[in-house]
Amino acid sequence: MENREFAQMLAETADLMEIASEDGFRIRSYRNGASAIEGHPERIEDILNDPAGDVTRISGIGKGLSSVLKEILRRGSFERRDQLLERYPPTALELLKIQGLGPKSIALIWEHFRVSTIDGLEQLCRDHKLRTLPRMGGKVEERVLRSIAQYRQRAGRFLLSFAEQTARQIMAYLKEGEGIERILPAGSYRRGKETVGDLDLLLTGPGAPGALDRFVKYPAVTEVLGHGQNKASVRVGTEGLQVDLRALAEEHFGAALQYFTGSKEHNIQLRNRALKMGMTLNEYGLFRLEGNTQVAGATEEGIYEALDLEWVPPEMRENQGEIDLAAARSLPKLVSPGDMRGDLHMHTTETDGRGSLEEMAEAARALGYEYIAITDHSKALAMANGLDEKRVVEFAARVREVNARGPGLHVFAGLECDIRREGEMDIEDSALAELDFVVASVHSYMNLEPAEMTDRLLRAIENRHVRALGHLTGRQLLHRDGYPFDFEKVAKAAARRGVLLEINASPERLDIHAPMIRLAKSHGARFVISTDSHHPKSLPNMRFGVAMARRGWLGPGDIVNTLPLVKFREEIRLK
DNA sequence: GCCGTTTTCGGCCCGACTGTTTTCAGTCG
Repeated sequence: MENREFAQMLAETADLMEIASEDGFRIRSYRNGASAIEGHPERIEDILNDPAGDVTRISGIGKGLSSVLKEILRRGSFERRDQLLERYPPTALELLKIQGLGPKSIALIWEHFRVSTIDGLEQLCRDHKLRTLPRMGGKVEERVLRSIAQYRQRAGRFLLSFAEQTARQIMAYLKEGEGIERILPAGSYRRGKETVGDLDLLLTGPGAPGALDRFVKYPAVTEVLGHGQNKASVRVGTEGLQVDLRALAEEHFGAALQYFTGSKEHNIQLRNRALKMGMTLNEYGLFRLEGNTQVAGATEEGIYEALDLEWVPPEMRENQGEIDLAAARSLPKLVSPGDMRGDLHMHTTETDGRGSLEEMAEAARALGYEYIAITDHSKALAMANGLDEKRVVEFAARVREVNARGPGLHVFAGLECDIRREGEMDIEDSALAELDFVVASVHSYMNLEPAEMTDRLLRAIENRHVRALGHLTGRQLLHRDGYPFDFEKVAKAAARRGVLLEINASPERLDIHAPMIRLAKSHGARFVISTDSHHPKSLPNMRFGVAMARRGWLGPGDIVNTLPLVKFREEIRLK
């Protein structure tokens, strides 16, 4: 059993406890325990099976949760969870994902109407029955209906990071089999899309038939959707991500990789081009129309070459003009993870991070970075224990002390400063002036009129201490859309003022996204890719931000934190 | 339920908004 599964069971139970109005602190302990387990480097199962092991050594796991974990390992559930599931159906958990509907309302709806499904809830709203409950009215019904519509749009999609984790685990499992030569992911995951609908894996080698048999027996498989000679399809985990595995002959591998990587629109253009050149392209290869002889197919590069194109990086294959550039041999050289030399947005235990200043610096050093900026929250984020002016200055001094001790990389003193409702900074200029790197971000009042939000952001850019705009649209993938505003206007102003646009690499955000990046670049904007890490383990999330930058066609020259330290300082005018 | 101690129990991030009320519960971040 994987740590993620233990963690999920605790988190789910916490949700049920919330619906049951249990003690809030106990609920929080379950949630803390879940996140401690998820972030723990060793396997919980191994610790539990080791006679000398002791899970209570993990901070956040005490006696109670320790015995809960043992029970989960033994029989796949535990008593409190079973009891709660007798009271509330598991579908009630899904209702928590409806924005604006919380545990109290869910319990109330269940007790009055015995409704615990999204469809049932929708019907209650349409029949105007929700308003018969205390503190519910017409506006609540409307809002719930809107939230349901949004939720349905997102259902069945998964975060890029989740797809990656699943892909890596399954590929590692399959590689243990005999006679596997190559196994690669294709599809929207390979294109680095921020969310994916399903996962496509391609495999070649003499052991391919056996690999398909092995695949459908993968322990996390919950449903086998199909299992033939060349392809098997399964659902994995409680989340139900669909994974397709295709076994291919070596001579078709490149063609299949190209075909299944997509995008569909990119492939249509490619096939048209092939036809014009007297060839046809399909998942088996590129063939001459006359005589049906194979021109290419073993490698992707061979296919693009035979079509007189440069090989197009998967992240660019969205039919946004990349084929013309490839024909002109003028594709941009994209940034890659190895180009990154620093990370300029992260949190520590000083506010809501889970790693100390020193731990974050050490983790960044271990990644080979030359510099980082510590950017904890400002006071408007009271729940995150945000810094006021006094603490900003004191903490900056501490950061500089740590830096002076030579931690193996340069540590800049920064701040993620909240942008207040009217666009003013949450911290006085005199305190901001003490800092090296101020990221300005919106965390509140996200429902302003677009024009108001635009003005707010424009005003933030005017502050001379602001170096970057953090997670600019405020979106949270699969959770909520970004707030509307005039992005082009803001990007232009940022370019003019030399304020960097952050590409937030947190897998839940990936903000800003490709179309915005390209638009901003066309106006001369420059960028920084940062992880917004709240834990040392999150620093490697940089790769997701890099994927987003690649989808936005950025090269290392567009991104300031690819610069060596000396150049970086010059670039952002730091001493 | 966890933690840390004052070593056996008290503290645990909390302010703001919304829609419903007529003083506040529920939700969010």
